[in-house]
Amino acid sequence: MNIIAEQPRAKPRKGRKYDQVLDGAREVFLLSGFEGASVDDIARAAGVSKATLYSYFPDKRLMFTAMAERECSRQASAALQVIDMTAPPALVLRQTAGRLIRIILSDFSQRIFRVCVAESDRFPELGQAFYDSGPALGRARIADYLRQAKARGEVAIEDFELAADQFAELCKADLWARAVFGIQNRFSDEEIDRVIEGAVTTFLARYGMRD
Amino acid sequence: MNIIAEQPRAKPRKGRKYDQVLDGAREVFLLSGFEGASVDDIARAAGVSKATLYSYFPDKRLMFTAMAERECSRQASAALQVIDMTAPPALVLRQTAGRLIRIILSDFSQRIFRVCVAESDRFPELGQAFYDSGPALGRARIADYLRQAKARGEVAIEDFELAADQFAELCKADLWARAVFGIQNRFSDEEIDRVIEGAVTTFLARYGMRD
DNA sequence: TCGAAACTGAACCAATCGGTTTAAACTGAG
DNA sequence: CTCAGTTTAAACCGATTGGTTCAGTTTCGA
Repeated sequence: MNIIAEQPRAKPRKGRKYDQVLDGAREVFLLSGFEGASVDDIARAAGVSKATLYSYFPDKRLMFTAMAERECSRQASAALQVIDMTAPPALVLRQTAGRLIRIILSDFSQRIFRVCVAESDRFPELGQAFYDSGPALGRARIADYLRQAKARGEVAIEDFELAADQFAELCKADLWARAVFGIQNRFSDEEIDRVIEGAVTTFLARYGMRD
Repeated sequence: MNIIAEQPRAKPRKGRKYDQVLDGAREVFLLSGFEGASVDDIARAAGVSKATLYSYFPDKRLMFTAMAERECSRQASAALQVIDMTAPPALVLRQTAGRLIRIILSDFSQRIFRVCVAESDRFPELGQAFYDSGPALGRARIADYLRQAKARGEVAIEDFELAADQFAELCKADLWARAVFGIQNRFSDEEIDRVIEGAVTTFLARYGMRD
């Protein structure tokens, strides 16, 4: 019906249910882990027959890695949050801390983290993929900003990577542990603000220029 | 043969192979997780028949929780490292950082952490047990020291729990992530010292008294 | 409207799972 | 030695696993 030529659709590979399958795989794998997930469950969750599943993926392992890769790259784009490279550190850090905490406390991040950690020796590439798309990427962004801030004389830093890692770690303080061990899953603004303020203040106490 | 009365031996419960069984359970569970571990594997690893296994534990789940509890309490005693409560912060922090890093980078801690995280929603008590025996216990110890240091006027801290958490987090910077995702498992003294010095310097920049 | 490709549901397979049973062998105190 | 309690190996159970097959239905571009 469309006069304009159909765009070739980036890699439908075989059929039209590819994403549907991966969605089902994500749901079950993130809930039960690799061994705990049964292929029948995945087919049911995907709303697809088992034969269709196996027409897309030769076996369960490849189903898992495909799903993990997709979720890691999604996480990567979520981590690519905009940083105003020209704003002063106190502002940028506070803002970045808030976003970072919101991410690491999210149900999604928790689940994919658990699976990646649990299966990282069954799937050696998996840990690397998560690391690259999450912590490493975030560190690079923060370090970039810190470099520019130093050029403006706003901070005094020698080891930018270490500083960026330290800031990210400061943002986790207790919150992350409580979440990942299932002790707490809702956090009040007060709890979060306490950690944010603590992280920013400590970080600037070390690296900030007294103005 | 012993004239002195036999001490009643704390809870041999049934037989003499209790520890042997738990050792086998640990080996397999920590390697493969709960679902990934087969009872036959555990029996083989324990050097014990499957019937014996089931004479100690009514099912696989209880076998797992018993093993997890034992390992958590072992971890707890490992965390109970001696802190010289009278020494100055720069010294104590450096020393504590070194020990803490050595612990969190150890193969044992990595494995039990993975299992606890992975199975913490299948076994809700598990996450709490790990948290209590590890992070929470360590924080309490550090906070205790910081309180005494403040009494001596060596540090300026209001929120001791937050400060302790921050210090512990600073010690992880990157090292821990690289280890837990299987990217790196041997760390040079230089890598570790860089993080230790960074943690101590940043922490004291915020909380230390200029003397 | 036609036909190939995609999809379905269910039956089916061998293997493995957690767990039980049994009859025989081992252990150690009295 | 005796005897009760432990331990053993192996056979066994029903359920579930990852994976295959196939005859039939749906989908959709030409």
